[in-house]
Amino acid sequence: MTNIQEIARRAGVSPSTASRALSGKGYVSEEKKLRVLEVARQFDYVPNANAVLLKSGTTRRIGLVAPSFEESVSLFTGGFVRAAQENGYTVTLFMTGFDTAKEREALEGLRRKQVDALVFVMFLSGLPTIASYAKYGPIVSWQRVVHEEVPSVFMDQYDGYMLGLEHLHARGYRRICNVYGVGTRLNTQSRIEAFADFCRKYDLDPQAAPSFMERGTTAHGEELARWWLESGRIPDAFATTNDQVAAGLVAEARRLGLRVPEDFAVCGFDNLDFAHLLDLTTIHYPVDEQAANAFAMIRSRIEDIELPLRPLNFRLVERATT
Amino acid sequence: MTNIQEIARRAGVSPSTASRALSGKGYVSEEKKLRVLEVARQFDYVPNANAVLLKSGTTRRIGLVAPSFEESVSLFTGGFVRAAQENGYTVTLFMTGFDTAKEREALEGLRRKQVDALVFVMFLSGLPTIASYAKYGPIVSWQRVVHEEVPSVFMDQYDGYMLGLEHLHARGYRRICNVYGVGTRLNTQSRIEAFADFCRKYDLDPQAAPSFMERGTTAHGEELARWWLESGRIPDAFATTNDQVAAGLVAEARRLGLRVPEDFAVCGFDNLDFAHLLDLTTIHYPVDEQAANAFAMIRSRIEDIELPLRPLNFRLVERATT
DNA sequence: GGTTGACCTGAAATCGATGCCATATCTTAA
DNA sequence: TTAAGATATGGCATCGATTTCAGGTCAACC
Repeated sequence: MTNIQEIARRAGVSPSTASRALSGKGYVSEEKKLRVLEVARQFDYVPNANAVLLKSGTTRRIGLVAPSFEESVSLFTGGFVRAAQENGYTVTLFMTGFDTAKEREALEGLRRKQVDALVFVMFLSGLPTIASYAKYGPIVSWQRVVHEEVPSVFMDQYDGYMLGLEHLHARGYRRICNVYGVGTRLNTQSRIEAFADFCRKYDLDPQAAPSFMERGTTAHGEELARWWLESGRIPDAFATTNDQVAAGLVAEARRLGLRVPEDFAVCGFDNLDFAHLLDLTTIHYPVDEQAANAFAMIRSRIEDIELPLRPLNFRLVERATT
Repeated sequence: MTNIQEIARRAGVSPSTASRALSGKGYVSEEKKLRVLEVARQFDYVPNANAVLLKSGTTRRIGLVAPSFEESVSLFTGGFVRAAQENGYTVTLFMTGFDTAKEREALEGLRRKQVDALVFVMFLSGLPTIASYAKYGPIVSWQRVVHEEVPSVFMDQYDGYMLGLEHLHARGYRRICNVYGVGTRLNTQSRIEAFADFCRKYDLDPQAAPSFMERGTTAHGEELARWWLESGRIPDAFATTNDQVAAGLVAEARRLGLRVPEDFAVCGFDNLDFAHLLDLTTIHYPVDEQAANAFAMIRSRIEDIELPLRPLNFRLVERATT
């Protein structure tokens, strides 16, 4: 309740002087400065954030939009929040739950200056819709997209996926089953390309084993293990879109009495915590650092400064499933 | 940039009338109302959130404070954000990373009205410190504490833990090793009590196997598996503080060639996603619903209304490790 | 015909902090 | 002695929306 006018009154100065004393900007005599500071301390004064924000026209707050906050998104969130806090920003969450209307609310939040910028872990509306809000503030996407106004902090999954394929090849596997993610994603396209190049390089038949495209869930992984048994045990290895699928695959295989990697090998993607628990060979995806890059990208646009992005690489994590 | 005065000017009315037209409160002639609405639409007007907030003195924003956002915290976060959004609130994250200074920043945020209320997943400072900020807005804790000003949405872990113990007993295990969490937590105290009562009930020796108190990590679980081998294989079952420990224990045991549950049984706690992957018997902890309750508690304090809390129960999830 | 109350409108105050501008004093240099 | 510059201070407008208040019209009712 104590505002700056009250502090000023009690210190016997004008609000302007009190403001200067408190902020340390402009001329104030040492004597009055001390008096104001003392009164402020005594009355436990803190400036009202909303008033400062209204005046400054900025919020130092960034909205993070995601369908949910589990698995790799929670890693991203953690990395992003850390980077933001280190630079005096706060992060507000918008959870869409795969609902376009909720996504729209986040965009409207940008428009009404609830937040200075938005970072999309993933979006559901069309890119044009998202981009049309870019005039209200910076928008950055994690999901890989190509658009002038909506930069993305993607890492080309080509390299990462190739790491896994090369590793499987080196281990002697030749009939690789690709478990891609959703087909419309650019990430998926990159992986398909990687596999094509891989087959060319080693002169392999791309059709030696079938491929799948589905949202990468544990349940799908489990299904794949059963499919392998029932459909003639054709693939000798699986390269998967993420660790969830790989984990489901490995777990169900073990339940069915199959042996990994003797019956078939599995290479995951992301290197989430549970990959270690299952001894899953996987590709480490530096989500944390990527989130920091996403923040740097946003900050450089808000503050109009150049900020370096950390170059990131995928890394093969060899464990027991290959 | 278009503000309400501009809309008013363009519609040929006063700002007051424009405000009334837009908010739908107070008297406005149908004709002017339509004119204002049309101009607003045409100029893509949205009210500036900060100005509204400054005027209303409230933010409809709640701060969520946690050391990190992984594992069960991400479940809590998701549940909390969902509940908040459904009621027109937004959630701002404060990540402490186990640093008291960061925690202080969150508390100061409450004081300067950056947020209307705070939810602590866990806190590091002393309870008196936390409570001293309660005068600036509602504070709710997930971690169980007993304090007039800082209510918590705890669930008595006594019941949950007992579920696990009873289950182990029914399966014939008699030398149970308790892997508690941090000893100072009330949750831990509840579990110790549960175990004492359990031993009394079945006339068991509480010292039949040793107990541990440590931060429940996967690494600690792995260590326990090795300890079991090296120290005489005394316990025939482990009841653990959370799924991380249990998972580490099971995974390392399997790596060491031990058989679970033949060599020893393991019962986890929380029922996180990966518990299913490892076929871990565990106690389901309804984190999601609890987060919703936490929100209801905060909301009832902010809006000064009575809101019912959903009664929640633990549930045994039998899988393959017992 | 006068009173009551519903309806309508705009001026101005308000929320709390900030910063420009005018004014004033004092020091230093030409 | 005067001009220029540094130092200090308060008044007032400003950010953008809301809300109170006062003033007004008009119809209905006794």
